[in-house]
Amino acid sequence: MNFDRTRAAGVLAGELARLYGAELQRRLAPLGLSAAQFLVLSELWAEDGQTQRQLTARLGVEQATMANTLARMERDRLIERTPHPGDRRAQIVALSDAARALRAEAVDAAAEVNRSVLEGLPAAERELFLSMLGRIVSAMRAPAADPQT
Amino acid sequence: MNFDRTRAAGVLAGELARLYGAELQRRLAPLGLSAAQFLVLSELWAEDGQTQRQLTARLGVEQATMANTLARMERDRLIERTPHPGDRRAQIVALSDAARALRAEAVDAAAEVNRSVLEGLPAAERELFLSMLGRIVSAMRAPAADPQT
DNA sequence: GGTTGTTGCATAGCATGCTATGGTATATTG
DNA sequence: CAATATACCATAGCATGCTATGCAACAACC
Repeated sequence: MNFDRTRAAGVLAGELARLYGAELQRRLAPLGLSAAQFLVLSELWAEDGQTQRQLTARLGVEQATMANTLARMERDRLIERTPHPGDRRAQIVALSDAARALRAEAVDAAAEVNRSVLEGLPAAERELFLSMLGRIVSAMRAPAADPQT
Repeated sequence: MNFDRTRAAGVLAGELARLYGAELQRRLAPLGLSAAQFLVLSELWAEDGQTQRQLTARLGVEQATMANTLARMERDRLIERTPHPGDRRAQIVALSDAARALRAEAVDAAAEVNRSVLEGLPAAERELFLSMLGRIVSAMRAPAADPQT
């Protein structure tokens, strides 16, 4: 009849996400980046010039969330938007020079935060943990888990 | 130089937290509860009549966050606040009758969502996963992980 | 007993997530 | 080709998290 937060995977994940987000924010702040902005940039660093639609799909957030994040990034001069040739509904999202210049430092900072998260586990368990987390997320993303599985 | 989201523990945790929150929200909505409200209620079901300070400490969110959540819960008639006897700064947060009545159903719904999260893993790995997640969260909560550990 | 520090709570302002809605542009189809 | 359906994006409104501030009440100390 009770609910044990310390054994609820989702609650623990939420807490991990908050702690991780705070730490990432702290490390990225000197670069003028937030955590969500960093994730968008990491996509654009891999492939510059995507549409909002593509970014939305790849990062797995809702379209409206991405629209707002991109608006803030444009305000902060991290991206530039130009008309899409061949589809007047769409726009091309491109890195600004400033954003391109931040790449190495930002990726280093994020990598370090990720390392520090995993330091909570013995080295031998880290791969397994990432694998489990990945499998759980994939399973949840897929078919909304029918109760009998 | 790249950043692989699929191997970043914090990003995956964030995604799990979002998926979990959405599912919990979906299951609790018919009861008129949100996910954050449910967590506060789960504390009060265990021990009714706590102060905001106590709830803040036990759920691990900031004081301002709790103040806002409690304000919404009072608006929604889930809690009632009465003056603290012996400390005129503080208030006692108590369950409303409506909130007391929701207990069994809400706890069932949350337990089911938690089960469904773990169904992404073979049964044999579930305990280990919870243990790892718990250890990582504890480690991050503690001393902000010095880089040499 | 007054000054100073601490504690409990509220509020303002922001970021990031969501759903719902609407406008414009493109595609499909009878 | 006109009508309808889809697709791309923006905006409004909300919840939940945060930091920074401020006020009132309590505690400690000289």
